[in-house]
Amino acid sequence: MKLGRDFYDRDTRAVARDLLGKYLVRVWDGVPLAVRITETEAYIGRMDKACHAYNYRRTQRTETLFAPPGTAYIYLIYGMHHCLNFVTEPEGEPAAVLIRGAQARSGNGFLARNRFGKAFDQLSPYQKKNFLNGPGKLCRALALTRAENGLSLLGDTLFVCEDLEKIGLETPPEDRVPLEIRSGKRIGIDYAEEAADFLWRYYL
DNA sequence: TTCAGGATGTACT
DNA sequence: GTACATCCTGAAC
Repeated sequence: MKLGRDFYDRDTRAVARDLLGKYLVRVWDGVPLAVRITETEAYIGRMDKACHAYNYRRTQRTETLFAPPGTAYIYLIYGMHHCLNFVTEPEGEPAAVLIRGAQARSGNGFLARNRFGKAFDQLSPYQKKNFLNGPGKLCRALALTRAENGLSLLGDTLFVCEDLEKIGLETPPEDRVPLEIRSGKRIGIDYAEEAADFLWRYYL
């Protein structure tokens, strides 16, 4: 059950919350890489100084934020890392959910290769613990760059689904327990004045 | 486990 | 020219 346009065409904070526990699937080199989303943040241009498209600011970079809901917005940050977002709300409303963290569920070998250049079994405990707990790390592991900016999440190469059966896998029992959703201030946006205090970060 | 410092390129003023 | 929705390393504890 791939999430459709309607899922993304809602209030951004609701989408951010509802993405927790769901599976992000990236078909890379013919192989499905699947991760369970554990941390998200909402960004809403019409009212949020932390959003790249605050006050409907429209530039070459923010153009993707004005795309239809269910579009991937990927940008380069700090000169060397990429961040993956899902565009939300009706087309023309610049808003998105940043995917900040996840847990590996399938394709561990490829994820580890992309991220550290070695096999998953060769990773140190420290590397495993900090495998996908950051937006840049996630993009690195999933091989997502600006080349994928603007990609539709309704297609077959990058999408979100509720269970792993969709890609021929079993959903682990530990993923079936009720979600404990928390919220807090968003990370790394101290410059955003009053918006820095919005509790728009959601995590398990 | 925590912390400081550096890497790196682009978007925007 | 400045800031940035980050990550890694190495040193200190």
